[in-house]
Amino acid sequence: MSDKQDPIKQSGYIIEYVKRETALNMPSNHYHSYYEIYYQLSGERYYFIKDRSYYLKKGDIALINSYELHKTLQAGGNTHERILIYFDPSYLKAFKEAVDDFDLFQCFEKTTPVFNLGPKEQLFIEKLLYCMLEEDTKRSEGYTSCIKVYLLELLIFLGRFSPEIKNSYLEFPSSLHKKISEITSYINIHYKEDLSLDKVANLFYMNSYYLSRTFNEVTGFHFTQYVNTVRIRASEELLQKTNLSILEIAIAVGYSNSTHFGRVFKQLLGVSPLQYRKINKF
DNA sequence: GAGTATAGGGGTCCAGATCT
DNA sequence: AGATCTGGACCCCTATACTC
Repeated sequence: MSDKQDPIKQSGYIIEYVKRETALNMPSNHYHSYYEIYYQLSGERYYFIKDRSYYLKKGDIALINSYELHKTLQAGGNTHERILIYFDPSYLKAFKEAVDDFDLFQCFEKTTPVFNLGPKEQLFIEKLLYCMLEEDTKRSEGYTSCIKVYLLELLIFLGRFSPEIKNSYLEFPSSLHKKISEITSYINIHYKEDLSLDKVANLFYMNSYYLSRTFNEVTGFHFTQYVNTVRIRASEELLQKTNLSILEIAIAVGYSNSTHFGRVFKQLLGVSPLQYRKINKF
């Protein structure tokens, strides 16, 4: 997605109310450079984040760090409502420089990215979110500053609140979720090695067909899709921060040749590795 | 929960084109 | 000239429907 087409690059943020499975005006990537705040208003969803899935119900909030792998999945009934905020790390730059006694983004670094808010906190958060939605819809004079102030208040609240997280979210919905989580953790560590479905299935004493199916059910990703996404995310960093050749980077992230690496890269990000490097090199 | 069959897609290799 | 990208061909792996 080019900057001209990317609404977050243009305005610095997106806030949207979503009911059921309406099409989202959001990045299609399963990771992005933006921070994401996901608040569940009603219904239930599974949210796969980094290496495990979380069960979200009313009053739950998920905080997605930049470049964190994530995907929502259906859980139970179809109807659900949520409010989503995406914002670029530079969006609150002026505030971040002015606020010297508090790390505004600390809520994205907690042990668990999901936690439940009590009734009092839910009221507070929902009021803030609806104010932001209203400002974004009406777009009266000064609305951008207003939204920034609301977001600032939200981040400080979440930063203060998160240390009191209950560990109920560290429990797995089922033993299968636990096993798939172990497998995704393994992939996150060993993505540089040769990773086939069979090899991983054998390693975790599972039938490969069964793993293929359950992996998709739990994570929302197909096995190879997940491995490729982890690898391409790693390659982005190498393209930005090193002078390694495309072939060296392909090998470094687990591909045996640059042809296949280039294809997967373009499939996921829309540009070739070299073009990406030109645009994003630090 | 687990196994089987199979169509389709992914991965690999190579050659030629294009870019730097 | 070397690095990178693209396209084609082929083989095998993966996803999935079906079944027990």
